[in-house]
Amino acid sequence: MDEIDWSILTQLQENSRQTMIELGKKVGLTSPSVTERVRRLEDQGVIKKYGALVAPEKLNKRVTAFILMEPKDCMKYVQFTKEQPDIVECHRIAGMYSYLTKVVTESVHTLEDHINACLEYGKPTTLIVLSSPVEQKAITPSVNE
Amino acid sequence: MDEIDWSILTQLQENSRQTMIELGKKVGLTSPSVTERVRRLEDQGVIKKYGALVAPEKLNKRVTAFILMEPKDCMKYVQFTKEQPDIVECHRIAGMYSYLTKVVTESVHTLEDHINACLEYGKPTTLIVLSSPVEQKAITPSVNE
DNA sequence: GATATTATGGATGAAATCGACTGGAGTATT
DNA sequence: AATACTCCAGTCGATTTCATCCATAATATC
Repeated sequence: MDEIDWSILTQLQENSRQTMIELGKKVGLTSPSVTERVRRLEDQGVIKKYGALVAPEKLNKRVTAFILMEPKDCMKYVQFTKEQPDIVECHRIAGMYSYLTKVVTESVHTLEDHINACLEYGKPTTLIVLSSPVEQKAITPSVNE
Repeated sequence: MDEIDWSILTQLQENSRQTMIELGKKVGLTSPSVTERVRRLEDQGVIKKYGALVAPEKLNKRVTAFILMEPKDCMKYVQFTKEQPDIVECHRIAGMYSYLTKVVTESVHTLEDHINACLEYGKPTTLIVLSSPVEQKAITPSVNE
């Protein structure tokens, strides 16, 4: 992991669909060299996957919410989150509550359905997202490296 | 937006670095047709960007946390979240608190520094992430479409 | 049935990939 | 300390694969 690798990572977080030639120009290498470095970053698991970021509101998903949960049975709740298509993230947390779950759904109606479904597993506290001033910032190197 | 577009979206959320030929085989179209559909999805803003998902723990970022904030001055706090490199998401929320912010940082020490920095803007409540059973599920069509 | 939209096929240009080669850093040998 | 050896990362050039463009065909719409 040198600063060229960081430069590659930053670039790919911003745009994963760019040619190795473009990427090479930005980081000062030829395309085979960049390809080799990217391959190593993938093998090391530094790059986990390449994905497309979509706009939920253009796909009839107009409500995003975070749900804080205190489930009675953690295993069953985790299973539930994996099966629910509207749940896009689920984090086990320390502090107040045990889980923080992100839901992207059609409307407040479907959100209510979702919350009702949650009630079987515990006590949900719902935080509806109004806007997202910071959506997906790239991970950058810490100052000392 | 027909089911072929949805199929394309699902595929690209899973892997944005695949050739239009591969994608075409999966959705039953030739590569120029797929390219045209992808171009339209991009133009419509359905696809916002293509990114690489990285593993923070392999980049010396071993602590992830969500911070619930009740800032005194919202504008100043939003500005702060945009400038802080460790903040990767920030959502304005309804319900308890006004903001939910995601932080990816080196250690509990740097998290503490971050929390101290937050104190200038309001009262932070920190939820440290222990694990993420669901990391980044793809957005899929609602049942009625 | 006319028209607009979307898909296909083939040709062209660009990018990815592979192998051979080069240069430099580090290490061992004398 | 100088020389030679090894290893690693990069470059270059050739080949294969892919993206793009355009003309044409198929499909859907009214």
